Amino acid sequence: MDVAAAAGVSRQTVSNVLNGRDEYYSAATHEKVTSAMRALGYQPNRAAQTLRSRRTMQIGYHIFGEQLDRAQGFTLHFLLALVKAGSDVDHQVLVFTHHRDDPLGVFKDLVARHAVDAVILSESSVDDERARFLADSTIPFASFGRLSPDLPQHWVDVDNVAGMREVVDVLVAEGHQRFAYLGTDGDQYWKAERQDGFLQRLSHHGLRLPKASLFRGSDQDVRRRAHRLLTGKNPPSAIVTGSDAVAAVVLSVAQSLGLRVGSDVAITGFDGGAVGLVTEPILTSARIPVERISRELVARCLRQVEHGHDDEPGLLLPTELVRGGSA
Amino acid sequence: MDVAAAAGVSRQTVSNVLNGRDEYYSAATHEKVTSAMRALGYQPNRAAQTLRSRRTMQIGYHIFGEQLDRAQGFTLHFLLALVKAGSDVDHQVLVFTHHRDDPLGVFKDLVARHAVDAVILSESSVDDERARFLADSTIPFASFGRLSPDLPQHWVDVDNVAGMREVVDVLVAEGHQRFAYLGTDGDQYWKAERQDGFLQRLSHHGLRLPKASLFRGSDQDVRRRAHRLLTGKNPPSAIVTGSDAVAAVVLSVAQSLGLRVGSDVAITGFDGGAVGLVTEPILTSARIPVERISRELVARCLRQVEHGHDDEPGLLLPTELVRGGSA
DNA sequence: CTCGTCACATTGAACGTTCCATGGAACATG
DNA sequence: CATGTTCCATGGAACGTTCAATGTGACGAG
Repeated sequence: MDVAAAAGVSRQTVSNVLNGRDEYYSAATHEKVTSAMRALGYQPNRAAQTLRSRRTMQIGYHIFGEQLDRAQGFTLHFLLALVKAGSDVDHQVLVFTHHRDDPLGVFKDLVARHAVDAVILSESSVDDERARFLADSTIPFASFGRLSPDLPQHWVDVDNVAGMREVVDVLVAEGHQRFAYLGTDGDQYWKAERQDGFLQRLSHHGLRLPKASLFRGSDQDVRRRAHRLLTGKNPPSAIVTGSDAVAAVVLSVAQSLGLRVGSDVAITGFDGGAVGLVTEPILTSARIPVERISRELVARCLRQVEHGHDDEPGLLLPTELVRGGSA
Repeated sequence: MDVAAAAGVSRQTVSNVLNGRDEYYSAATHEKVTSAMRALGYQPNRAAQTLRSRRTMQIGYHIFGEQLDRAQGFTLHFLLALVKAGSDVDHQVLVFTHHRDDPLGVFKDLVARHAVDAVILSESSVDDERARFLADSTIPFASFGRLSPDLPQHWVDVDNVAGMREVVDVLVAEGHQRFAYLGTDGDQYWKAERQDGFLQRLSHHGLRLPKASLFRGSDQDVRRRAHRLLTGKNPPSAIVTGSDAVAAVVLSVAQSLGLRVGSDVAITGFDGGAVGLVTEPILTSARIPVERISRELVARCLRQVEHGHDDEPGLLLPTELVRGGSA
């Protein structure tokens, strides 16, 4: 360490300054050391720090390699937030996928080799295989998505029901009476929750939903259904959807029919990824607070790393209503 | 190293086996060591390896934090390929973004601190600020996207013109005569290339394009234009687009009008990300070979790391025509 | 028998940091 | 004046691997 020499102090003092152990050095020494660091453009060597302190300052983020769906836009949106949240606490994000033959091995490897301090999961199912494995291995982790009660509650999620409640309330306040709900198929719990949240709130307002006005399916099926609904007699005045991607599809259908979205018909999304921001009008949507979620996930990981455990319960965060021009 | 003890050999011998320096050990020793490693579940410590060998076995991937466009789907598609390409050569991918105040500092930091061996860029402009900086800093890097001739030619890209040629040829072979081209606005060179490639090939076939049938704009403007074209008199029988995302928009418009895509009208995309695979019918598209590109990018980085330089010229790869049902 | 060579294996040092125990000066306490 | 206490600073050791140099036994050649 030539910084030590340049500042005329010992290695250890430099280390102390670097790690902010301020009870161990005077203000004068601090100044000497920092200015020497600046002058030499000194950057501590990560590998050496990691080797000695057993902290990599890196967090792993697992992505599935098979995803072929529309959710990709949102996944990148989330990843970006994660990278920023990590960098705020001086951590970096290592992205990894599993191997076909040994889906879980990578996780153990990564930590055994001291490549990451903790792992973050997303697109988790309630009874997540990865989470179960990590919990058994005592590898620190946190999940974007609820976990079964018999698993450690290292998760953060959005309150889909509350989000839908807010969406419906806004639409009802604007005078809408005839609703429809469209979403993508699949048995993920959050898809069901969004639909259920919608239905619950609708009946709370004493409104009823025609059978044909509730549908989940592929993009194309949704498109067809939207077309049928909007061209049928007594069309819905508000179409609530389960995600921004679906809303974008519906929006396109409505506009193709010459409807002015926002006045002729209201359309709402859910998630607030990039998709809804490039439409015209911008989508009204229940935005998933990815920044906050990322921060909380990282915090959960770091607490486990530092204390060996984390007793914080799972965290359900509210969505933020984005009022675009589509409703 | 207790593996050494278990196998009854020295540290160095274990290290030699690990690094495959087979001229330094016998087959019998190899067997003893590997079985001891298996028995103990030994994983070499990355930090220690990095510290000593000065190789992190990690590659940085820079993403812009501001991207709000449709390209997100493709970006994740590419990232995934990159992660896999890296893992094939035992490297991991570290994702990072820049800070607002010092956009370039991160790059130097990352390497100075020995967090990554090299950096991969994407969404590069020809005269890329980041590439210029990295070239000056002698930090190994490679770019997905062409670089100016006065920069080191560490890039891989797709041949947009050739890709469009193939698309047009297929459509012409199927008997299409009335074409239209739709794309997104923006001054990226590849957007211009795809359009130009289309026009060139069209005139090669002696076909002409009505003025209104060539348009680039926002998603909504594209939607409107597609609608106008398809409902006008003498509508195009084939709509070529500059990306799968645009094609998806056009497809939706066509289907809303009750047209059967593939028979009534042909629609083609460009890039082959996930978007085109979830449509119905699947998009016919010039697929960008992300796997190959990733592999080449990683290879370019590793050559620079190992030899200190890489004289391989830039590489222009052909697209792969995916024949979906949309044309 | 001596020497050189080859194939394999070992040992000491080093990578750059932090942990741990200790040192010394200044200052208060009994 | 001896003793403790506080504040700041130091030096030796260690983290787990690879580098560089050296050792050893077998075998063949002179």
